[in-house]
Amino acid sequence: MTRKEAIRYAATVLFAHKGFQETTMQDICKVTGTAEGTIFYHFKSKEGLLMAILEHAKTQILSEYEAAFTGRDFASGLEMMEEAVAHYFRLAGVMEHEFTLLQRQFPHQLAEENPECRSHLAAIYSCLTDIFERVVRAGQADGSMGAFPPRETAMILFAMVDGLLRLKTCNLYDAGALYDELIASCRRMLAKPCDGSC
Amino acid sequence: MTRKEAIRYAATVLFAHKGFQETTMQDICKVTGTAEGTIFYHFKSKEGLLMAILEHAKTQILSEYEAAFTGRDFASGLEMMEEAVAHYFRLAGVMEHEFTLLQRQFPHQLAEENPECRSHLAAIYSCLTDIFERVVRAGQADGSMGAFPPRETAMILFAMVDGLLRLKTCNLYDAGALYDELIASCRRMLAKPCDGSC
DNA sequence: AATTTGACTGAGTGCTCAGTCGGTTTTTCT
DNA sequence: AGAAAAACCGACTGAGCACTCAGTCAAATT
Repeated sequence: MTRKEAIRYAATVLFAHKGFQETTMQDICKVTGTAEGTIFYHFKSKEGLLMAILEHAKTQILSEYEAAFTGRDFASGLEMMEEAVAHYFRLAGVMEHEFTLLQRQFPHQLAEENPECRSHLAAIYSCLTDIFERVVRAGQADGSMGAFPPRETAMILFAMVDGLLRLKTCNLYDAGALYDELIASCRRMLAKPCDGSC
Repeated sequence: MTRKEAIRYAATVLFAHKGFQETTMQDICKVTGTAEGTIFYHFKSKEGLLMAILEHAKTQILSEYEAAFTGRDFASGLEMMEEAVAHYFRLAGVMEHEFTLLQRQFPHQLAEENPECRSHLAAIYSCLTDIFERVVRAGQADGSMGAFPPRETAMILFAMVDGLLRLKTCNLYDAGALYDELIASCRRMLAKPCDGSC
């Protein structure tokens, strides 16, 4: 790991857990054992450092999803849904700090005035939500899911999974403990309703 | 509205939308038209001001839920669920700034070291989640809902509604546009599954 | 009328922090 | 080996910040 990568990684962890404003450049120095000047040699400013983090997260998330969903086929839309949720949880574990950072408001706030930031976030979120939309469309195509509006249903799915992870971030509940129940809930929510004969 | 209330209100709006660290005492002065000393006359510190905001939010949320759910009875658990979700959305509209503030991490972070803060947040969140748990238990009692674990199901419901509101906070999607679809999804998720004859 | 009290003021204080800069070390190239 | 380039260092700077304090003013009390 190069010095630059070490700095970016340390900043990711600190920004995610302490916040952007709340983290000082000296904090990052202490963790990485570098001098302050070194950080500014590699990144043009504190905000530039955050941009590098977001860009890296974007690249990683997009390629992870690429790897997990291209060229694969699933027994049914419901199976694909299960895989999409599982993959979300898996990613949130592997890229723990990046996901925690994305759950904070400061990136979204910065996005309002910084087009580069806006573009990174948009790429990440459309990747995450598009998968759920594809899931719903696939389920409807193979008849395993009811005829619900795909985009809206996808957003609700996304809100569910993301909301659950937020419970963990805020120390309100252990998201992992709800995983099985979440999958079961999603299945009931999405499955084609029976035809009324019962 | 007294001077003190005006300061608390202005701080609520600013903390919610700019963040705690990101808001300066001078920002609050500008909005309220007071001198800096005045704020410290009414509140012992910036953190004390945040505590006052949380205490006020707690009181308001608890009494709103009290008013909405005590002494009422519902046609079925599913109806009660609908009312619980509707009430959550209604509250999030009426107390917009307080809810936005609660969606930020700084209160949860402060809660880790400040017992007063922890107690306010715990009161607010148990109020919000307990309602959903009561909903599930009521639905199971009257036979309108399946035999799902009440606490876990309540947490998933909560994550859904809260996650949806977060989409709005982060400018990702208009939560209101998903309201009808959310209710329908929750009904499918919670309704007793048919007996297999179809 | 005199005194006390509570609300309010804003210049001042000491500290923290992002970012700079002149200089040193390490690496790479010839 | 010597020169050039890249990486690194850390004391310094100037701006911004939470909080203080000595004092003003108006209403309430005696």
